[in-house]
Parts: sequence; C-alpha cells; structure tokens
Amino acid sequence: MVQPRVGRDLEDLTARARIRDAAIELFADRGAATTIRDIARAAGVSAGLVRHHFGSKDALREACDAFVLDRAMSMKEQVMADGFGNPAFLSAAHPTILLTYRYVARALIDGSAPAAAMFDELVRLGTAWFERHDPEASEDLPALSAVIVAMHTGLVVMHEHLARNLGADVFELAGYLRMSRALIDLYSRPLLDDPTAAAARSSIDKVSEGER
Amino acid sequence: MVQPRVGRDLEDLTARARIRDAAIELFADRGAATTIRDIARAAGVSAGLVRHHFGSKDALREACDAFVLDRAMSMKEQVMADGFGNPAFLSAAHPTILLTYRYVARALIDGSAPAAAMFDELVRLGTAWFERHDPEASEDLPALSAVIVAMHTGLVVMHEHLARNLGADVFELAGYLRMSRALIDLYSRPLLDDPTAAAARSSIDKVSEGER
DNA sequence: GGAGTGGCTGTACGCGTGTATAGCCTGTTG
DNA sequence: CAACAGGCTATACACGCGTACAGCCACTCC
Repeated sequence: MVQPRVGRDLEDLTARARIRDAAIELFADRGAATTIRDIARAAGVSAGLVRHHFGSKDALREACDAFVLDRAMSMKEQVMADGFGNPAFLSAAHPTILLTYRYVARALIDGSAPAAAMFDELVRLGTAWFERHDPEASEDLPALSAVIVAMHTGLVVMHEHLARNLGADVFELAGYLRMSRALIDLYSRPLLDDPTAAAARSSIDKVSEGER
Repeated sequence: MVQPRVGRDLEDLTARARIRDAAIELFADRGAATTIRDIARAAGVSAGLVRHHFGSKDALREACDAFVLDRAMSMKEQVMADGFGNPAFLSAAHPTILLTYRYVARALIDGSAPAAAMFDELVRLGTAWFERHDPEASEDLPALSAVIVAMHTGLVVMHEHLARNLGADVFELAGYLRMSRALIDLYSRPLLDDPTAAAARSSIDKVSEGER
C-alpha cells in the first residue's frame, strides 16, 4: 500500500513513539486526568497497545516524565553555556521547547517527583547564578530564586488566561514576543520606589519581631 | 444530648455550610478531581446529603465558586480602598484569605469560568492602576498587568514547591514573610541593567520586523 | 514450509464514580 | 394524637476507568 507523505512526520514514527508523543501532548494540557483510551485515540492505536508497550498508565507517565525532563535538562545546559543575559532566550519560542515548558509546568501541578526535582535544581542554579553575578539582588538569594522559578513556571501554567487577555497565544511568536517585552519591562524598571520598598520591609520586620 | 464545645466551630455550622466549607477546602488543593464521597467524609455527612443540598457535583462546584469569588471580590475592593503600595498587604496572611487565593488559583487551572472572569477583572484593575500611578512602567501596560497577574496566581499554584525550597510553608506566617521580602526585592531592584534590557528589546524588535 | 516471535486488536472484568430513589427519624402542625 | 415535612442515610444502577487476557496477523528463521 502506498503511504501518502502529507508532511506530517507522525506517520513515520514507530507506534511506540507515536503513543509517547500523544501522551506527552495530552498530559501537558489535561494533566493526570488524561485517559489511556484518549491517548490511544490520539496516537491512532488501540488502548491495549499502550499497555503492551508501557505496562501501565503510571509507567507511561514515568516514561514521559523521563523523556521530557531529559530534554529539559539538556536545554537547561544549553542556556547555561550560552549565558543568562543573552538575548538567545528568543530561541525558546521553538514549539518543542514550548511543549516541554507546558509539560513540566503541568507535571509540577500533578505532583510529579521528577518535575519537582527539576524545580529544585532550577532554584539551585538560579541561586548560584545570583551569587556569582548579582549578589546584591537580595539578602535572601535562595528565596528570590525560588520565587522567580515559581512565578515563571506558574506563568506557563496560566498561559491560557494570559493568552485570552493578550488576544494572542503566548505559544505562538507574536504573543510570545509581547509577553517577553512585558517581562523585560518588569525586570528592568522597578515597580516599587525606594521609600515604598523600605516601608514595606520595615512593616515585615515589625511583624517578624512581634512573632519572635 | 450534650454537645461538647471543643473550640472547633465546624460543629456549630449547618450541615449545608459544613459541606460547602469542606468542598472549598478540597477543591482548593485537589481541584476538580475531588470526589463527592471525599467531600461528604470530610464534612461528616453521607454522600447523598451533598446531592440533596446542592443537586449535583457541578452545581456544588458553582456554588463554591460563587461563594469564594464573592469573598475575593470584596477583598479586592478592600485593597483598592486601602491603596496598593500600602503595607497593609500583610493582612493577606489571614487563613481565610490564603484559602481564597488557593481556591481561585486552582479554579483557574481547572477552567472555571467565574475564576477566569475574575482574572480578567484583576488584569483590568492592574492596567488602570498603572495608567494612573505608573504609566512609564511599560509601553504595553495591559500586557504588563496580565503578566503580573498570571505570575502571581501562578505563584500561588506553585506554593507546594516554593514551600519545599524555602523550608517553610508560605501559607504560614514565617514562610509568607520570607516570600514577601523576596517579592519586594524583586520589584524594587531591577534584575536587568539598562544595556542588557536594551539589547533584549532590540533582539525582539528584530525578530518582530522579520515576521512583518 | 512449519514453528515461533512480537506488534497489535477486541473483549471482558472489577472498581470507583456521579446520580437516582426509597425510606428513616425528628420536630411541627392541625 | 395522627399526619406531614424536611434533613438525612443506605442501597442500587449505569458508566467510564485501568487492567487483564486470548487471539490475530505478518514476518523471520531453521
């Protein structure tokens, strides 16, 4: 039988790979609630085959976690090599990378242990980066790093609501650029002036001492 | 029969109110996956009674949404009245307020329409605030506002991972204060210096023009 | 050329879910 | 005191889920 090549490379993949890819896509946006039968349908195979190749739903989940987090870790090393302040961040607009973000963010919500480990690793890396390049950013660099990582993974989780308000999908170029510009503004122009920040800090200190 | 008063006020509430409170608590941290039977168990009633009072699981969900979002909206107006830069933000450490945050953040993930409407409202309010008090914060104030709202709701969603990295629950005072300090640092000390920010912006402009 | 192997399908089973309903128990009303 | 009403429970049912298993089909190897 002639295999029509319609430009979709999904047809070329092993059934096992198609199942994995379909699962990653579905896990990324519906999370753990995704059904084995849904995955099978998306991959164009029977539900039995999913189990045949991966053993169980949990095992499939773990395989997807490993696959995606592997990719994420090598992306991370790429970024580390390039340097942080580098405008190369724009390459993050690549579809596969965006899928990776979505998957990891969703996995964090669903309580995936490997994703949590990656979160922690990112916090460590961020802390180390601050210690080396911007130790004055905060008196509590680990907390600052943790907050930033949480906010950015959270930002990905909220992409649907962000897109609705921007009028553009942040996983497509136009929306991604608009979001990036806003982030640059956020990180380059302080929202709190010095007196306001000082007042806020002293309020916290007061409460803190009251507790002691 | 004598009703022992053990200090827990849950005992005093109507069964209907206990069901609602238990549902809010469970929805807030497990989301839509929460079971009617789990809610019933937490409220100390039978599963049938949940349906008796609320009709269906979806109706219960809507009732909880309405209840919590009502509370959230009045909190919002309180904040608006107090003013934003006000250190009164510390009052946000109140348990009920934190539960409200958690519930709303989780509802956003689970696709609740009322929660999405509130998200949009917050973006509008943020934009208006910037227009009035800090119009230089960005050339694209709606995008900046949307990004900030998304990051902060996302931050709440990631509270578990944040807590693990801080070594303190951010829904208890100590962790909340530590997180708040980090946020103040983030918003008062620019992470990107001017040349870096300018370089990043021009990279985006270049890509943007290439697309046009 | 027959046996074996592995990718793959279809059907079936047990379980937990949301939902429905019949009935109990207590307090109120005529 | 009898009838009623409503908060509440227990049981039952249909459905979709993850899982298990028996078997088909194409291909390879002796």
